Amino acid sequence: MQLLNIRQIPSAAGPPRYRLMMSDGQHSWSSFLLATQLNHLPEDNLLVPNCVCKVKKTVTNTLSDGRTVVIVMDMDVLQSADEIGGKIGNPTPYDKDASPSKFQPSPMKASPSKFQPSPMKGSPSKFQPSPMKGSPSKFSPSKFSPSKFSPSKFSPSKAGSSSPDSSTKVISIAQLNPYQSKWTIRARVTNKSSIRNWSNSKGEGKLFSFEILDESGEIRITAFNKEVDKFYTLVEQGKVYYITKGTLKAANKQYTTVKNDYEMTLHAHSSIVPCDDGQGIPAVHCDFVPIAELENRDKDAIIDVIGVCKSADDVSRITTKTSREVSKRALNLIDTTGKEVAVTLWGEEAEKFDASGQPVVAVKGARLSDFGGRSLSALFSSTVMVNPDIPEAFRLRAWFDREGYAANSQSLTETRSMGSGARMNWKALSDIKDEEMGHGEKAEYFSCVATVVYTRKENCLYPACPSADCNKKVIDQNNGLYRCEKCNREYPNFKYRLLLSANLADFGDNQWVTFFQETAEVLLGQSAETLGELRETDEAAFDRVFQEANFTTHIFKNRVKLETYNDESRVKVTVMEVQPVDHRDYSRRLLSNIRRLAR
DNA sequence: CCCCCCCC
Repeated sequence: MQLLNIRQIPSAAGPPRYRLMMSDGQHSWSSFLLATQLNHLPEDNLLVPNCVCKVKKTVTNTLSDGRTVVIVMDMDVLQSADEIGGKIGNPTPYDKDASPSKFQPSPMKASPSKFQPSPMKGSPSKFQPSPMKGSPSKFSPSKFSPSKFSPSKFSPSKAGSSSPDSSTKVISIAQLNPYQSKWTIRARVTNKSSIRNWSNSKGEGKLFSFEILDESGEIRITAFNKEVDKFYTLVEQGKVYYITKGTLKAANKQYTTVKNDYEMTLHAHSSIVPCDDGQGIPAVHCDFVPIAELENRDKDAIIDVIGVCKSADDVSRITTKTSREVSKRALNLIDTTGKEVAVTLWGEEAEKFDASGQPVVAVKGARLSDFGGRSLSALFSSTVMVNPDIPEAFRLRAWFDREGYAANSQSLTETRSMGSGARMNWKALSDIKDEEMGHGEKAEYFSCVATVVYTRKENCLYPACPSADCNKKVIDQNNGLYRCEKCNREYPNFKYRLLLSANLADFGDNQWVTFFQETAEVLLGQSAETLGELRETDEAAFDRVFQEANFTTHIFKNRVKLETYNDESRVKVTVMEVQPVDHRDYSRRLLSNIRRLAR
């Protein structure tokens, strides 16, 4: 169609609304309204009179006075106004009463009253195709038989304040839009949140949200305050409901992974009615990734996983970076690949989880983390299902009870309690030379158990730039100021940083290594700041710190790399982590060495 | 009208 005219209509609130006069070359008609998500078209001067458009999606509303408005939901501008240069043909104003045949190709659509069948009346015509589309709805009566909306199963008396006359056609989730309010959808609850309270400058309140699914798509629904009281217990995960009179608004994609441009808010007149017959409404679909396969997936991937909960941590409380307290609990899931992975649950989900009986646990939409190698975290958008009623769960149960329970499985997730043993690259210090470690292009990492035999306390502290992320050594200007060459600034103060050389020894060799700030603080058991103070005020105490660190034994995780300065190469070993030795780490390391010697 | 996805 060709756009003949466009004007902004007065609107009290919200974004501007544009009314369009369109022409098909024979007729013109001015009761088109642009959906607000297309406002960029006129605002970018793309939709200007004379341009030719492909109208791709519309909805038709009949106003209370009987007038018809067509809302343009999606359109492309095919040819610009400049390209066209003028009005095409000589269209006359369209009068729908004068030429009914034009827009009513099918006898099905003969009378407007038939377009608004009520489910209570058992009318077969559930889905009203848009007249502008001129094509039948993809929802054929055969697919959605009237019996599924039988009066006995959908009682108007339950539908809030709505009278049978205002009852609405059952449409699919994909057809929901902010421009039509008389509809009913029938969908399954796939994810229900707990009740959450909020308090901010705009006020406070409570809310919960849930996601629903039908064969056409999904949408998120939120209930606030009174609607929480009204609907929270009614809405159950996995069940099918008729829902009417929610308010549609554009979804903020920033906050949701639900695939819908809109989201729904419930209000005083909304109704949610259980539907006993969920036939034809899909259940939650999961694409389970075998646990062993998680090793090959990218960090932050959102995946579905299922496994037997072989063990679970006790629930614990942690404090987040933003000082919020939250409960967490990690589960260890195992599947038939023989691999395990840790999955962390949060909040109420962590508190209420019952690991007794080693249930099958499925998590839809967990996020893959690289913590401890590979681990998973449940998100607010995740669905955790305990002993779900699905074939995968039955298979896993049978496998675990028959043989899986005894499997000598390995976890993809290293934890503190296992001493990070599974994927440690244990070495003896002599291996550094024997295996020419770090001679390749990339640095190598290894772990060892070793004893500190010497620490070079001289020059272990240096005055560093006091600005937050700059650790550059400052130059004493001898006038009370310290100059940082990196920041190109002078400061009245500095902070102490540690750069400690030490010699480590084990049963076969010794090795000079470097500890930077954090690892040196762990080794010495003192902060750089304290050490700086001690050195200035109490040299004996300063010396004692080093004496106490001497001849202590730890697990050291190290980085090794061959470095070359002016034709001279030497292997540089940097300590990345200092950990206490426990007997399991020690045995593991011994075993690793024994196996290696046996080869 | 919320919008938090965290911790080791």
